[in-house]
Amino acid sequence: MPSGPGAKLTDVAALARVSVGTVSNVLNRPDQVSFDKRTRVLAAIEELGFVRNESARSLRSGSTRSLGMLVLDVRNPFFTDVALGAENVAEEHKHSLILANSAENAGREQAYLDLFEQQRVQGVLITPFGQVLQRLGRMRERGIPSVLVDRLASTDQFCSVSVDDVAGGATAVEHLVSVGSVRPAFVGGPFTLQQVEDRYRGAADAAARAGVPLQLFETPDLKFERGRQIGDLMGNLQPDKRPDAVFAANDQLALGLLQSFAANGLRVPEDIAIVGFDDIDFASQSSIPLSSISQPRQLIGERAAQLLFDEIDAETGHEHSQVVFTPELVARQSTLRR
Amino acid sequence: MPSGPGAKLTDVAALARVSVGTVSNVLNRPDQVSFDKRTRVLAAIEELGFVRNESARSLRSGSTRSLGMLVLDVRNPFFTDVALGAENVAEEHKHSLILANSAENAGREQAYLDLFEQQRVQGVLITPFGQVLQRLGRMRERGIPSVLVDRLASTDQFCSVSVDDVAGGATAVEHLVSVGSVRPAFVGGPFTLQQVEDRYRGAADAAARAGVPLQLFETPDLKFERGRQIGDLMGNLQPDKRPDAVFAANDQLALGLLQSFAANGLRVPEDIAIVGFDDIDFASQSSIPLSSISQPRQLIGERAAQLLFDEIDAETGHEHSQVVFTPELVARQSTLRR
DNA sequence: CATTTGTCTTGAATCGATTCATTCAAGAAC
DNA sequence: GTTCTTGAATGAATCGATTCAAGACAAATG
Repeated sequence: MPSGPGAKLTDVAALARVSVGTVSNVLNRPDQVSFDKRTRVLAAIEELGFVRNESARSLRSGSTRSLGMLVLDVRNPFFTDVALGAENVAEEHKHSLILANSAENAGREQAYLDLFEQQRVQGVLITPFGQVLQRLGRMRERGIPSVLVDRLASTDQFCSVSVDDVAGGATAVEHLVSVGSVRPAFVGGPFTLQQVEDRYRGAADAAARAGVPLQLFETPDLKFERGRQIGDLMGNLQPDKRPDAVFAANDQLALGLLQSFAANGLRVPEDIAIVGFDDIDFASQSSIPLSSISQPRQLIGERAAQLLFDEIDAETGHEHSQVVFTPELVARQSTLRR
Repeated sequence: MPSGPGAKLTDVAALARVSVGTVSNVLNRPDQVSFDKRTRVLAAIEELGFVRNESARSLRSGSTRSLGMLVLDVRNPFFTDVALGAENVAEEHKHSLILANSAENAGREQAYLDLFEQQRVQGVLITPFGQVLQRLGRMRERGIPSVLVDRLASTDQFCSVSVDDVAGGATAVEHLVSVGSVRPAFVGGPFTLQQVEDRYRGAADAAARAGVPLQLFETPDLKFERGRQIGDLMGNLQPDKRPDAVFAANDQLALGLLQSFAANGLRVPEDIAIVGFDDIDFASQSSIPLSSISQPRQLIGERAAQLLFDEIDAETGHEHSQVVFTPELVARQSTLRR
């Protein structure tokens, strides 16, 4: 029965009657070792239950096999999907992904970046919350590059993968108009969030082009509860003053609206149509399936990780690039009369 | 402008004109260092942008500051909440949590356990998927203890934190009966999942006690789509043969039922009441808020992490314990006529 | 003044795997 | 028979922070 702290590489070497170098080769370059020594070493590893010490490995070799990923909210399905995509790519490169949650808290964000630096991760995928671009720049100089996720890099100092929120906002309102809306509304906020700002701008532009007004209901955040509040507020409006369609800045808000309308006896989409943004799983799983603007979530994570590895592997002359996906409308019952 | 691979501890020592031991003390036992040397060292650290190399630290000290957590599905909000609870406790202990996703795949599960061993994590929180108990036992002998999460340890070899699914199932059916159901049904499967088995058993017992039959609709998995299928199937039954209430083995199924019923013109709860299990956020955010059996998700993660640290810190004589939470009913509109 | 006590400092040894210059063996070429 | 070439194997040096026995120094004690 094995016990105690595990065997080390020298023990394996001793048992297999080879040098430590050979054991290391079996681990890292097995094809450079003759068949019989290789089998002897593998047998010894098996017998001793040897597990290589990653700390020692990366200390000596100077490189870890891990990426750090810092998201705004692990509880948000959008980010877990993005993380999944990134993880798949990391796995292909035999790296592991350390997922951390800044929880929209600048202190935690800094703390996790500290951690990533200490762990000497090979690179960082991040949806920044606080003012971290400078710091990320310094980290790059020290050999830890990063890619911005779900954010367009405003400088050409970084790679980034994002979604064209302006186009998404326009698509949403165009769709509402095309299904007959003449009094559409936008629900969302705060406008300090770039994405809210962009989605609204796209929506406003599209409304202007279509020659319809766009009512604005600003919210302090993007949570479900706000959607319900705004919904209740709309329910109390005169039917002829009430919007006949709503574009919600994200699906959480849209679900809140939907619940409120159901409770207040407003029919969706007959009395009021709704389109959300993100197309989270629950959008399609709502009682009245929710139309939404869909982002290629896993793909975002995959591309981001690919760009990161590109920069990591580039000996020199890596060109930063900005990948911008165009989100797509998924029309469902909340905007389509059956 | 700093650049290149960062400064190391000896550089700091040289710049601050102290020994490496003193720098190490500033980092780890700052109160044992005199004021002026401490400030000199801190200034040097600042100036050089020194970041301690975690690999070297843990190689020498023999201990990492991290836990591994292996869940069945990061996309499931249940697990992210549990992880959040665990992370909070880990943070209190100045440890970081490495979150990994076995995705209900035995191969990935093993691979991540390999990784955790190589990284020499201090302990593992795991919701096992494959046959890993033996391996976990071996890992404990080598100094890496583990706690089972959302699983009752069948032996006293492990600590575990779980939920009393039998009680939960009973509560669900008792509630349905109390709101007037005389033809309740259970939807869920496969019964190879312990939790499905337990929830059904509790439900069946409660039904028997109440003197009502319990119809069974078995599903091959617990996904939304299955719920919708079963819902469509129920919708086609004669009204007098159709269940008047459903207990779904989880919320995803319940949401599927809800959508199907809405599409087929069945009123919830008037024609058919629904209660789910897990009380995920989206249960309360559905158009018709879903009654559900609620598990203290974050608390599960917290307790699990606490038990793990207890075992890690125990020099000797740690007593394994099984924590079992009793889940609670959260009654909402899907079972309560307004 | 000598001695003891306690507080800071010091720096060589150490953790365990990888690296790489060097050695070795065996077959090929001359 | 000698020299080259090639592929395998070797093992001492190394990565960077921590440890801890030993030393330095100042203050307190007798």
